[in-house]
Amino acid sequence: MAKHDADLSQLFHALADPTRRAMLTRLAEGPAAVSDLAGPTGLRLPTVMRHLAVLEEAGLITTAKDGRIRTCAIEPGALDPARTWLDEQRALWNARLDRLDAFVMTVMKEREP
Amino acid sequence: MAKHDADLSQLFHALADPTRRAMLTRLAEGPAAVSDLAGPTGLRLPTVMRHLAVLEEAGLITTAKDGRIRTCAIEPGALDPARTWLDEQRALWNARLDRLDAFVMTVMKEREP
DNA sequence: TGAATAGTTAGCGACATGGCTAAGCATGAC
DNA sequence: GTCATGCTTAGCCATGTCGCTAACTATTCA
Repeated sequence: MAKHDADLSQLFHALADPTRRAMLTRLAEGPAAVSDLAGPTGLRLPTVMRHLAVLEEAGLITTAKDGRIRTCAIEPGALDPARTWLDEQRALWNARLDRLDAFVMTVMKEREP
Repeated sequence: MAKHDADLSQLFHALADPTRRAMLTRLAEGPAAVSDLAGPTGLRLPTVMRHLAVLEEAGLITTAKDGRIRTCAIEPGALDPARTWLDEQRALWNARLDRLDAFVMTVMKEREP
């Protein structure tokens, strides 16, 4: 657990804010300019910019400036590390529960006459 | 997006810390006392207690005190909401990419002689 | 009873986060 | 050129987070 770990922290932290999650959902429909993203939130532009910076540093979006308009787009696959971690945990947790089940079964068999 | 949303934020925030993730991984092996969890981290007990409180408030673990020992255990299924959200996003993102694909195909067909 | 063990509570300090305003570029329209 | 538009930068404030120490409570062991 090294850089991998820091990346995961950054990723989960970026997802831990409703405003940022809403922005991602909006961007799922397609690329959008900064102002378009700001609109629905009711937040001021500088605040929105910070959220976008967090998303970009976490690798969740990419942005590019064309003229005076910055367009933001989702980065497909950026969620994968989070998904993978969750899957691994679920596997570990289930493995333990399965072992518990097996143990209970064994004990029950031993108690048979 | 209502209470559901706050829960998700709490969940992702709880996961956004390497120490807390390590604790969860440790707990996947089986229940453990507070001191057992503190050991590997090198952190002081009060600090560990705060992390445990965050995990418990997020619904990721349950704790119970027996005598002077508090035992912590994983709460199976607590990760599901996070997983579900990630799956939904992936579906949305892919749906858009599919539509893009379809559009490109259409354009290419039109350009045929 | 007295001492070691396991948590707990209270409170401090450094730093991060999330919001804002005000002012400063660029770029595109006229 | 001039001006509106769209973003950017700088900086302020309140609050939250993460670490710590010190002092306290409650069990258990001898």
